[in-house]
Amino acid sequence: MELHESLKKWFGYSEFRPGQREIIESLVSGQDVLAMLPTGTGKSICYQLPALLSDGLTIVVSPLLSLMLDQVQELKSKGMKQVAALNSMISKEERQSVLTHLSHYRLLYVSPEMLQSDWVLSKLKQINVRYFVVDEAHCISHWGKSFRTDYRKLAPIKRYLGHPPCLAITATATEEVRKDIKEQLQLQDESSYIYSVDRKNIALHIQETDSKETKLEQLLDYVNTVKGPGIVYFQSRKWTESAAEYLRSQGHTNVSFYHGGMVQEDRLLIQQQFMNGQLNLICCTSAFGMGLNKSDIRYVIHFHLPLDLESYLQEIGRAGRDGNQSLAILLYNKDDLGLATSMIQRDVMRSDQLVHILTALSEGGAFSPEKEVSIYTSIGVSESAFSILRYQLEQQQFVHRGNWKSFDVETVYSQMDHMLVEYRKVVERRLSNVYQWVETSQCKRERILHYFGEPAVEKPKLCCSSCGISVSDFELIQQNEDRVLGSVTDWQNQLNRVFLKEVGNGN
DNA sequence: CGGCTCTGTAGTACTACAGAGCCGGTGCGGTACT
Repeated sequence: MELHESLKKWFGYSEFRPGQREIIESLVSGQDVLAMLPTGTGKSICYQLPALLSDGLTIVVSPLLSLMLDQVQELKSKGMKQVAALNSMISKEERQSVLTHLSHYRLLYVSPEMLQSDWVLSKLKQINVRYFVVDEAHCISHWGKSFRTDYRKLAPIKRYLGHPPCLAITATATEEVRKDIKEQLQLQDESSYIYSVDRKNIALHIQETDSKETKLEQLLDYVNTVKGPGIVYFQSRKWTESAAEYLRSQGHTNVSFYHGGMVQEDRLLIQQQFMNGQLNLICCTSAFGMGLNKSDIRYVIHFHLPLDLESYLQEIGRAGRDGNQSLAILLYNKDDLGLATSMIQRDVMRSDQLVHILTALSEGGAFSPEKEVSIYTSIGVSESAFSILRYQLEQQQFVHRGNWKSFDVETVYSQMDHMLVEYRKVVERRLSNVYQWVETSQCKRERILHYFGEPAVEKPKLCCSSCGISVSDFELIQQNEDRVLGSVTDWQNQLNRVFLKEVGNGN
């Protein structure tokens, strides 16, 4: 069978993992596909293989520059040369070269923003676009609705490129998000392959603490007793730095921090060191982890309350991809809700701010990006909050690129205010779901699966704090696994250090 | 919510401290061209 042979030839696997074959076959037959596969089950093969077997170009919309870089490097290392990424990391000359030789490529990774360029689109229009893929498709719904609205402008592009078969693929999407993805991409008669988000080898532990200090002590305690590698998520950049410093002062030398405020080189370095085992623990914000291809992460700790359950599941899903027992710990303190609430509220502007901005824009004319920025920053509106509004105004044809039509403030105000009220309700509901989940005495696994529209499942032995697990159970299992796997793990770690390469198969 | 910075004022006449107010997270591209 051709697919099998190609799988072996290009990726070195003799068997498909669950879901891969079905997804590939549907896509190759020309259907649109919506796929949800758990993290670490080889999602990228689902489009890389069809792309390599096709006679045209596959466009892959990818959320991060580093992710594109990784994937291109990985494919090139496997001998696939017809692969490129088109983004701001490459020079203007390189970009030009890629665009003038598009027909030489099988796979082109792009950001949604890059697809807004007329130049890029006109070049893509001239060639045969075989498949249109949106990787990490939940971004359409999450980031697309706030600070990256270009994620919600993909359907017209797909149409412009002649409606190539479309694959939207993600690891975590509720029914509501999946519906949104379908609408946004205007998928037609699509095949859906939805697999459970349940990860049985990750035990869910939630622990309430009474203060910031005890939380920090608790964190140290876990880091001391549970064997890593591990990730600790925080809600602020400052916290990642001070916690890393604290842990280092307590004798954990191979700890570092990671957040979006760091320069790209440092971010790549830290990630690389974590991959290679030179770092054992990363204190980070939500900037860390997407596309992280490391199979032996043993625990993920949340030091602050996550803002929604999808993000939470994404983040804990980075643990245990090797199938070994892993642990997700959420340290929670009543004060955290205040921080979380304020963070989501800052994404939504107040009515007086809305009036101010609409008034400033209502005369119409050409506004430079700098001018727009100065309008909203002068009254303390975040970029994210502004982009939500701008997107709506764009949808209603009040603005195209930087050119604004004049409009009546009062009329537009009532529409936009209504829209913002609805948006606020949505984000508040998402946070309230997190809170209810944290507080419930019911099985955490069952409840989070319910949130994702999945029925109750057979519980693993180490299920969750409601079902009665303790971290000492986890330690015991770790020790037993070490006894069995000890020599293998050491040997793998040695190899990793020598080849600076992760052993294992991620996505 | 909590932590930081800014501002104002008392008294030490330039430092000290209180209270108000603000901010916290996720990322692309950037720019003209073709």
